[in-house]
Amino acid sequence: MNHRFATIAIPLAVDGAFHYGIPQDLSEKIQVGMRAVVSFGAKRFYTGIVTGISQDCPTSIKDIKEVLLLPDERPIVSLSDIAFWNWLATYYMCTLGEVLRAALPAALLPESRTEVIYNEEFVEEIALNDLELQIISILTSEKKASLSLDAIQKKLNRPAISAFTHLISYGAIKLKEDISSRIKKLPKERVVRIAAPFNESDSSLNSLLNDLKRAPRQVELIEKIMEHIFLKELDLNSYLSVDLICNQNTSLRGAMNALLKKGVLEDLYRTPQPEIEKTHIYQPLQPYTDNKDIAPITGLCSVLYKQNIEEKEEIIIDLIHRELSCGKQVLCITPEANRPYSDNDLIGKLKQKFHSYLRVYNSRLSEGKKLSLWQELIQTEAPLILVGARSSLFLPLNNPGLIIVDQDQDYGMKQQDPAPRYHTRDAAICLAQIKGAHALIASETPSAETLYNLNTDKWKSIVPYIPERVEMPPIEVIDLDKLYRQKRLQSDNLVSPQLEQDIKDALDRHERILLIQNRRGYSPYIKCKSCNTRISCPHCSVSLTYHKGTNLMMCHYCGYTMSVPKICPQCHNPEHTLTPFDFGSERVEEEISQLFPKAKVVRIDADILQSKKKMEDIMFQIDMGEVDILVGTQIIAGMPIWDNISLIGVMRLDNILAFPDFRAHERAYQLLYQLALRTHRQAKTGGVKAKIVLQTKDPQHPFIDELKSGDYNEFIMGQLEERNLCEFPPFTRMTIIIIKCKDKMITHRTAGLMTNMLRSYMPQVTIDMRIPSIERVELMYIREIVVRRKANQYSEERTAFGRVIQEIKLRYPDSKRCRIYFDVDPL
DNA sequence: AGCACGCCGACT
DNA sequence: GTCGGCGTGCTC
Repeated sequence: MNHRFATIAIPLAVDGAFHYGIPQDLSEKIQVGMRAVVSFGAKRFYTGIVTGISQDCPTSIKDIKEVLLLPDERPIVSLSDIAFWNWLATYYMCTLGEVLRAALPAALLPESRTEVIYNEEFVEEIALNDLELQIISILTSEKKASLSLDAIQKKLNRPAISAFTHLISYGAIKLKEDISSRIKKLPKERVVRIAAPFNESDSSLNSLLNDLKRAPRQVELIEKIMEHIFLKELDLNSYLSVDLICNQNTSLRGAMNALLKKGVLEDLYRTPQPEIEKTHIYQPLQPYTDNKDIAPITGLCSVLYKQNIEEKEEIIIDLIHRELSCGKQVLCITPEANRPYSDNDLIGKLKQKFHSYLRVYNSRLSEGKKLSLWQELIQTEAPLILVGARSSLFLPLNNPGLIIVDQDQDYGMKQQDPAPRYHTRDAAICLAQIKGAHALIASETPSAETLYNLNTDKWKSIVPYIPERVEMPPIEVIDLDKLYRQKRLQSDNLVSPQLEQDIKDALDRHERILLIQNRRGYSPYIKCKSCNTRISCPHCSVSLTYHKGTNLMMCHYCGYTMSVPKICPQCHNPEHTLTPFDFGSERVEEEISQLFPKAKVVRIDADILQSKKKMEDIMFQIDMGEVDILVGTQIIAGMPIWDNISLIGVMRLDNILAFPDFRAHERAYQLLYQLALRTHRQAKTGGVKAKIVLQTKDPQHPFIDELKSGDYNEFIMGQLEERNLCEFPPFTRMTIIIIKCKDKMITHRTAGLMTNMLRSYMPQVTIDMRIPSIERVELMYIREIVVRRKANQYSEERTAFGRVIQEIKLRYPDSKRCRIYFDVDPL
C-alpha cells in the first residue's frame, strides 16, 4: 500500500508542524500549496495549508489522522509564498500558523464553525453507527439544512468529531464551503442609475449637467457614470455598481448621496452580476517611452527619495508603467490604501492612468471581495498593479517585477499586536528576493534606517541623490508656560491669544485652518482637586481618558469604559471635586467652537475614523468647502484635506516630543515636515501661502531650530550620530523580549533571571531589563528585556533565546505562568 | 488558540 | 460531599 503523508500548517499559535495521512482517493489530487481540512484535537477541525508531502511517516506518533478534504482543485499559494511565510516565522520568532492567519483572508480558512450539509446523493454502503445516524437525522430534520460541527456537538451534548469525520469521508455530508460557494453567498451589491426624466435622452442629461454647474463633484460623478455606460455600450438608464463608480473615493460617495436626495439618481440592492463585476475591460496601455533620468533598477533594493511629492509620484507612475509594459505585475504598499483618498493622491492618479489594471486591497474590503481578488490573482500572470495596505504583502502574485513600499517611515509599517510583528519594508525586500523581483522604497521623508543604507551604499538611489533643502513656511513659536504664568491664558484653555488672532485672520480671508492635538478624547485624565487622585483603569496602569461626546471614562489600552463618577471614589468629598485635566482633541474642538461660534469646526481622530459614515460625511463637507477649521490627531496628516489651508497650529509640541521613544523626535520632524511639504506644494500651484504656529512649554528645544532650517537630511544625520553614540539601530540590531503575567513578582523575577542568563550566554551583547512606562495592561504585568547586538550576532542571539526559554522553565517553574514573546526590530 | 484534565476553595 | 474557578499540558 502506497500510503503518503502530508505536512500541514494550521492557523494557530502552535509550534511545530503537524502530519496527516493522505487517503487513497486524495492521493492523486494533493499538491503543496493546497488547502486541507483536518481534524485537530478532540472536537475541532481547521483548514490548513499543505506545506510538504512525503513517502515516509515524518513522525513517531502512532495514531496519525487523515486529511479530511481538499477543498480546492489547485494550490492557492505557491512554493515561493510558503518560503516567504517560513522566513517571516523564523525572523520574527512566531509560529507558521500565526503567519498563516495574517496571510490568508479569513474566508479561506473555515474551521469548526463552518456549516455542513447532508449530501442528498449519498448511498449508504457501510452501515452507520448510532452516533453517525443521529448526526444525519439532525441535519435532515433541521430547517436550516446546514449546521456547524460546534452546533451539532451542542445538540448532541457530546463531542462528535470522529463520527463527523467518518461521515465526511463516506461522502454522507459535505462541508458547505469552497471558494465559489462563498462568493455566491456575497451580500447584495448596491447599484445606482440616473433617474427619469434625466435618463431619457442626451439633451435631458445635458440640461441636468448644466444645472449642476455649481457642484463639480456631482458633475464628475455623472460623468463617471456616463463613461462606464459608454465603455460597456449600455443604455442611459442602466444600473451600475456603486463600488465600481466611486470605489473608495469618499468625496464621490458624498456627491452620490446628494444626487440621491435630489432624485437625480436612484439606487437599489441586487445580487452582484458577475459578467459586469468580474470582466475587467482592459484598455491597451499607452506605449512606454523610456525615461532617461531614471536609472534602470538593478540591485535587490533601491530608494526613491524626493521631497517634491508630485515628482515622486510621477516617477512611481513611470516605473509602474515600465513594469506593466514588460508584462510584469507591480505591488505598491502605501498607507494611503487605508485612508480615504482623492484624485490628487497616488491612488487617484494610478486609477486615472491604469484603471483597468489597478486593484486596491485593504482590510476594509469585504471577505467576498478579498476572495475574488485571490481567485483572480492565482490564475493570472498578466500585468496588474496592486495597491494595498501592509497585508497585501501576502497576495499570491505569480509574476511580480517590482514591489514598492511608500512612506517606509510610517509607524503603521510595522505590525504591532498579533504576531507576526513584521516590518513591511524589510519583509517586502525578502519577498522581492524570493520572487525574483526588485524592491523600491519611496518617501519624501525616508526613515533613518533607509537614509543610513543609502549613505553607506548598501541601497542605491534611482534618481541623482542630492540632499534637498526645502524653504519652510514661516514658523512662529508660542511659549505656553510664560502665558500661563502671566495669566494671559487660563489653565483651562489651550488656544493662545496669538493663535486666536491668527485663526481669526485666516477666517477673515476665508482660508482654512488645521490644528493638531496629539491625543484623542476630551482630557487625558480626571483628577480630584481635594485628594489629588486620578481616576485610573482597573485593568491597566494608566489613567482613564474622559470622552465628553459619549460622557464616558475610557481606557485607551484595554477599552475599559465607565461612567463619570460624580464624587471622588477615594476621598468621597461631597463637593464635586473631580476636574478634567490636560487636553485632548475633543477639548480643543470645544474651545475652538466657543471662540469662533460662526466657524464650521470639524474633528478627525481615531474615534471618528471608526465610523465609516461619519468619515464620509466629513470628507464630503471638506470637499464642498464647508469646513473652516479642522482639529485632529496626527492621523489627519495623510488625508486629502490640503485645499486652501493657510494656518497649521500644533497645540502642544512638547507633548509630541516627550514621547518616551528614541524615534520620537524623528517622528515629530517627519510629521511637521510632511505638513510643510504639502502646504509648499499648494503654494506652488497658486494656492495660499501657509504659516505654522507651534505652541509649546519648551520654546528653547533645539528641535525647533532644526525644523526651521528645513534640512531633513541634516536632521536625520544628527539623529543617526546620536543613535551611533547610544548604540541604537541601525548601528545595532534590537529585539525586545516581552514577558507578561498576572503576578507582578513572577513577571519581575522571570525577567530578571532571563536577563542574567542571556548576559552569561552573550557577554558581548548589551542586554537591559526595563519596566515599561505602562507596566500593566489588561491585568497583566509587563517586563521587557531589550537586546542590542551587532548584525553578525544573529545566530548567536537566536541560539541564546532558545536556550534561555528552555532553561528558565526548568530552573524556575513559576516562569511557566508567564507569556513570553518577541518583538524583532521594534518601532 | 482552544479544550480537557486536575487541583483547590466555597457552597447546598 | 460536589460545583466551578484557574493553572497546566496537548493537539499529528
